[in-house]
Amino acid sequence: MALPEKYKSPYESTKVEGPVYDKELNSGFFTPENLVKAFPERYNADAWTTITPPPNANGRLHAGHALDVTLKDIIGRFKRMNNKRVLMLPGSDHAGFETQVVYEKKLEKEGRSRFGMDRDILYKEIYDFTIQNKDTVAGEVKRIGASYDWSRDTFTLDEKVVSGVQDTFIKMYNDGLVYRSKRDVNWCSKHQTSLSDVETTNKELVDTFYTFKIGEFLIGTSRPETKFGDKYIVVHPTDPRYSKYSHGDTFTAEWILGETTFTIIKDESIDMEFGTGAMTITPWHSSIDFDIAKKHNLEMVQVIDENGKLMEIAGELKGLRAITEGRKRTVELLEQKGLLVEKNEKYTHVVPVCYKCETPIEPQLKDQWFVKMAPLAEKALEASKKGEINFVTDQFRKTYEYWMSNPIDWNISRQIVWGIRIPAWFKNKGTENEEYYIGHENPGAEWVQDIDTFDTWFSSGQWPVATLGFVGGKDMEYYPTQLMETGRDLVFKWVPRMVIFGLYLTGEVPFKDIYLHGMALDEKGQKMSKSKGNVMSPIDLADEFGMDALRMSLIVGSTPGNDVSMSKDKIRAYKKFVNKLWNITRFVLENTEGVNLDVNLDNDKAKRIQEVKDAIAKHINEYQLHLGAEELYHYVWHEFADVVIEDVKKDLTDENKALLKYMLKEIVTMAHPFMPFVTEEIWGDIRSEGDVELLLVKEWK
RNA sequence: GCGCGAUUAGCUCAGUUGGUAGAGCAACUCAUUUACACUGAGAAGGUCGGGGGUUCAAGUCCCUCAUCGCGCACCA
Repeated sequence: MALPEKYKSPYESTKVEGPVYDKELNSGFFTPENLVKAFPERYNADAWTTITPPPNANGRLHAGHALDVTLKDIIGRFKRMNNKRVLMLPGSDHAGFETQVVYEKKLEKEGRSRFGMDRDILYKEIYDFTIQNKDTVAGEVKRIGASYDWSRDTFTLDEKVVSGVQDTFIKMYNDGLVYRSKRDVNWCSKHQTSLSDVETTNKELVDTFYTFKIGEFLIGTSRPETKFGDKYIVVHPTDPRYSKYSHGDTFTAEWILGETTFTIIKDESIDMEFGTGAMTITPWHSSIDFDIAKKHNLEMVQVIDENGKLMEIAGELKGLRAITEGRKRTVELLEQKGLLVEKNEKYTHVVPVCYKCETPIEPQLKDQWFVKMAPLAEKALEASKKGEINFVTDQFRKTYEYWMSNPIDWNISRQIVWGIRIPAWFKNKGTENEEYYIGHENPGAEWVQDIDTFDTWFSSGQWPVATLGFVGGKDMEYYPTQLMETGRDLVFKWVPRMVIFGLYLTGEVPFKDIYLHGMALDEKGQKMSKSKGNVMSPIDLADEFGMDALRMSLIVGSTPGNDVSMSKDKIRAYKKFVNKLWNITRFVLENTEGVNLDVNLDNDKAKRIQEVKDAIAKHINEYQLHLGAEELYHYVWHEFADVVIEDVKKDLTDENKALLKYMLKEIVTMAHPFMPFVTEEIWGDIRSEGDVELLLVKEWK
């Protein structure tokens, strides 16, 4: 066979990648059952499964996804070549709140708003938007080379997932692990929904800290505007300064709106060291205050409405935006009355804000569904302590265990349309005779379904079970899976929830190994963000340098759990490497035409390449992909190209030619997990009769 | 405040049971059409953040300090 024309010019990734992926995909070997069918002797034993974290179906892929997919795909391809019945299961997440926020921005641009829109119409619009993006995202994941089983592609809003997730809710309710309660929740006044603790973030603010006088008490606060309803003074039971008061004593004093009766409450949660050791409480708008109020059975009054505005109770200040104008006017009122004692304008504190819009969280008392976390977290903690979970990146075990040791009941109700409906039905909702019923079906004409949807993590937490068909499902033979590889930012958002649901539904931890990768940063080590303009699209980079080069650049020099800096220089370096391999192939093809000798493997060169392959295998098995990739790079370039070829060149005997060809086959074999496209392409030109058609399923050995 | 990570060549980073420092990029000197210029050969470049300890031996283990980054919790 003459040298194929394509080798006479440098490697052109754009011509190769699409067809190679199609060839692999169409072979059906991304589906494990087909491996068994084609090679029963190799694939009838162990399965190796990873459930891939579903990218949000609301935009394009970013560099972090490329790292995510590459890591998994390298391991998966390696395991497949090592005769594991590999199942890498892809999917997409409707990403409830996230997507709704994205869609709201789109609506805003169009001069529309979700408020007042018909629920079904809004849902349908977001659904169409998501489905469209979902396909774009899947297409981009494929470009990275993901050898995922797309026949099992799952969407969190697939009917079977939805009903399974609802089943779990019903089961948990029946087991006493879900309850309805009126409690302080994190309320975002912009997005008009409650949020879980992981959906808020902290923002440092420099505010003014005020000290006011109530009778003889000095009360410090950074939130005067919440003080309209305050009528309790809380002190520590053993505080000598207030020993003359007993719990329950009352007194009257001048306050914002006039003479007010205050009651003394003694509670141990007070820090005597802070300020004057006395505070007033606002139970409706502070969960700490709420806890105190609940304990002592105190009145709770709403001061700020769902839009963040002062309510009737604020008198003439009604309707003002609480934290801005409301605060200013409240202070003025108190100052006029001579009750303002001190202003510290440089008070630095941290306030929780909505992680999407940074609107300060205004706690509100709301009736919501909660998951009782303590019993679930206890088991998830135990699983880690007992070593049932192997953290490849062990530094995250502590974070995980800390989280599981300090569980907070989880609010799973969201006041948004985009999500899975909660299977709860109400009669006489909002009245004193309110009743609810938990179940899939509407129990009667006078009942209406809860309009809230589940927190997205309630469904994605069940992902490993959901994708495999839930308990009794046809794919549950793949459960528990081998690997969960995801971003380190999900160490407490997602990972513990999967463990919790996995244990709850099946009694088994859903995965054996957890590998948490770092974030993909720009070349200066900064986070990529649209506002900084330093976002690198993996697709654009692949168009410029080739996906194999991008994959290599993401792996080399990137250690598990640590962030990786991306730079075009680095990717360019591996583009050269890919081309080097291309030229090696050209040389071998040009010089080994018609040679068909058995190779004598009893020589240093053949032994050495086996040694390298074993080393790479060891590194991959230990999840040290960066070491494997580096080993590969150095062997191919600085040993095989620089030494072996130069050496053999001088003495091109038939034996040497056969050896060269053998070695190149070994090289593409061990390079394939890292660089699937170029290696698969080369394989098509160097494989002999009797070799498998696709490198994808070549035995590693 | 608590936790985690980082600090190694100009830049970005490797360095897996402790055994006299490595890569890519950049810069330098040669080679000049070679399978490959998306090249080859060579040289240069670091008291491994500071201090202390363990050890025959420390980039590596322990303690401590400093700086940077990330996460969590917070106090009315």
